[in-house]
Amino acid sequence: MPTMTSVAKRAGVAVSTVSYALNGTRPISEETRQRIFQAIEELGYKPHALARGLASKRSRIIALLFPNTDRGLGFTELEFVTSAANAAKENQYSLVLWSYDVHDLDELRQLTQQRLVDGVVVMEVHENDARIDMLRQIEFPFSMIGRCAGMDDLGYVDIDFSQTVRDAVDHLAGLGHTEIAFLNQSRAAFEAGYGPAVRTHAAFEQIMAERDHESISRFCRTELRAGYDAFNALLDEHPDLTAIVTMNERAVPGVLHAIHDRNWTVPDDFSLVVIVTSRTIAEMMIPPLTTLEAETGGMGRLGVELLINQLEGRPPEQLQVLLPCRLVVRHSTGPKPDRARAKAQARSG
Amino acid sequence: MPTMTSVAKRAGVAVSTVSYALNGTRPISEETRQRIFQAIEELGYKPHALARGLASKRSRIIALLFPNTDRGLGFTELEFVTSAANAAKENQYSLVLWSYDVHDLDELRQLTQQRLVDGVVVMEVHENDARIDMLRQIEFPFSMIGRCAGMDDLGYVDIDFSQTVRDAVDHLAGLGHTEIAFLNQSRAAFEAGYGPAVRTHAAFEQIMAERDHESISRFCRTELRAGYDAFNALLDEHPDLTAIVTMNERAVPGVLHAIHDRNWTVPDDFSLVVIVTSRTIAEMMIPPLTTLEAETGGMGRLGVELLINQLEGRPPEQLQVLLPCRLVVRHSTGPKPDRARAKAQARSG
DNA sequence: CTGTTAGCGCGTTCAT
DNA sequence: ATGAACGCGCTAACAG
Repeated sequence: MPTMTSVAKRAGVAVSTVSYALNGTRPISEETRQRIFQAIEELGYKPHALARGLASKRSRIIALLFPNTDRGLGFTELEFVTSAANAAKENQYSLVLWSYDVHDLDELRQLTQQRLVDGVVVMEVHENDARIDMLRQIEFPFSMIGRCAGMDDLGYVDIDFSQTVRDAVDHLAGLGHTEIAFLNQSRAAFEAGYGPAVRTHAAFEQIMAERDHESISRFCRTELRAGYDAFNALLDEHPDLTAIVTMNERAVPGVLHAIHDRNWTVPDDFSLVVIVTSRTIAEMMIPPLTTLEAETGGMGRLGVELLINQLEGRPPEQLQVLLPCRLVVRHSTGPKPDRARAKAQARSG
Repeated sequence: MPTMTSVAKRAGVAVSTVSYALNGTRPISEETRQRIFQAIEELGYKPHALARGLASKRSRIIALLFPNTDRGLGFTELEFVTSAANAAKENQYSLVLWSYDVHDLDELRQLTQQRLVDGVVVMEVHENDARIDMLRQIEFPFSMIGRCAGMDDLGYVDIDFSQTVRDAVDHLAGLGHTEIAFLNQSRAAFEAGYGPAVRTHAAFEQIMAERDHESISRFCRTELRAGYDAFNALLDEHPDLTAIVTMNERAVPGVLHAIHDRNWTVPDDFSLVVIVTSRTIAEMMIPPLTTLEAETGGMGRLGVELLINQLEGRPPEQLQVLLPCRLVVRHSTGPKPDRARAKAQARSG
């Protein structure tokens, strides 16, 4: 393997000159520059990443911290990951995937101490997040996907949940719906201060209050069966419900089944809008879902860029960015059904 | 930040002794061992990953190479990634995600030359894969998820496609189906030598030949609309078809729609089994799909373990492993329908 | 069993 | 505009 010394020899210059030529840290005469790069070319030289990192004290590696949850990552998260990897590469950084136990703060501390990575992008940030507190305290560079309390000076990228819920409700209201429920993620997530669950809940309450509607909402574990049960429970308590807004994509199939089992049809008898989800998911369902889609790709990318800007000492254009979701009307929402008429028809038919 | 030298000083020993104690490369008296670890504890020392890598010529970092396709990664791939990350960590390795343009061999060469990683796990290997050829030629350690031609001595983990297709057909045959078609992935993927597409196709042909049935198969792009069209084309040409086997999970919603648009019901009028997919996908559909599910988590894990064994000079238990898929009967398969009777009923009804 | 020391490959200060 | 030399933190001979 060619080293910098071999390049220097071949070009007839000192190693330091090669280094300067490579990093542009110092002016080099055009002539020697040529010779150096020619030697590099001929030898097929590539700087040794570790050596460079050791000397410069910057590894040009960043970590994407993702929680090693039992239920695994969702589809949405996958796009974070790939886009983050791409963004890192475009900035000549490598991205290591650091899955870890959320409760094990020590593991995170070790990551920061072994000096492998220059900074971390933290996913799934919670309202009061011990990890963030620690990172701040030891002054380790980081950016977040999600937000937490007291982060005025921290870089983050998140979804504009409030606006998203509003758009969902507006869409349904525009179709005449008034009895709308919000199907949240699990109570456990909510109580743990999981941002998306907390913010969507709050937003829904506020929006329904503004409209002088009753705010009906319910927690639901992120799985099919729970969705089925939650829907039935919701309709037992509120028979007039004609639409649901949810961010619980894993529960949706269950909801769909439950609707089906009532001999109802979506969207004729019930409307459903799923927020913060992806096209792939939406198109897999029958009928294809009306959604508010996050540009998740953008989030991973922004998270990484936020961190890298910080590492390079560049001031970011925006320290904190809230991404909107786009309404895509497919076939899970329709005009508010007239249940009374439908029943009468059924009786007479 | 504490360094090894500071630990040595505090423990009153030489740096090398600390190093040996840490790596177990040399016997250390219990007493000094104690002192050393105590000093480490007190100082909160953690070895500097880069320095260690530079000196030992082993970074303990491996890369997961995944193609940066336009359509993004599927659900199945996500589980690869997370399980790979976990497996790496359990072996004290870091996993960097290396997304790259499949056509750009040079990029891969650079990765290997910058000596950041000790080896790579290659995903989505093709029959004749230039990347593999290159890696072999430069003798860079790697393992594959998937297989390619001429790899008798290479480590890989793959799905047992042949058995999987057989299980799918057997299941349908057991329900009385005889007119069964295989809906493949895109012709482009097949012609590019994409292993799964090639092997499932071959397996299906062989199995149908064994059964003296006509082998009906069709390519289909991996998207909803293509699934819809493919199903209709298939039934135009073969009206007696009563079941489909497919590995094209993205096309499935289209197929389901097409069936629905004929006023047919799954599984009463048509059966569908989806192979090499995941529970999550299966449960998202209505009705929930009968599938052959791959243990994708296992694949990512095995891929990295294969590589790490190689790096550590351990002989692997198995160099090449073929993973079976598990049949999960849900509600997309049923007894072969009697179309003639159904039609007569419809006429008389 | 333990200490001394020479690298690993590159960045960077101090000369020139 | 260029060289020489030292140091980053650690591993691994070599030498007791």
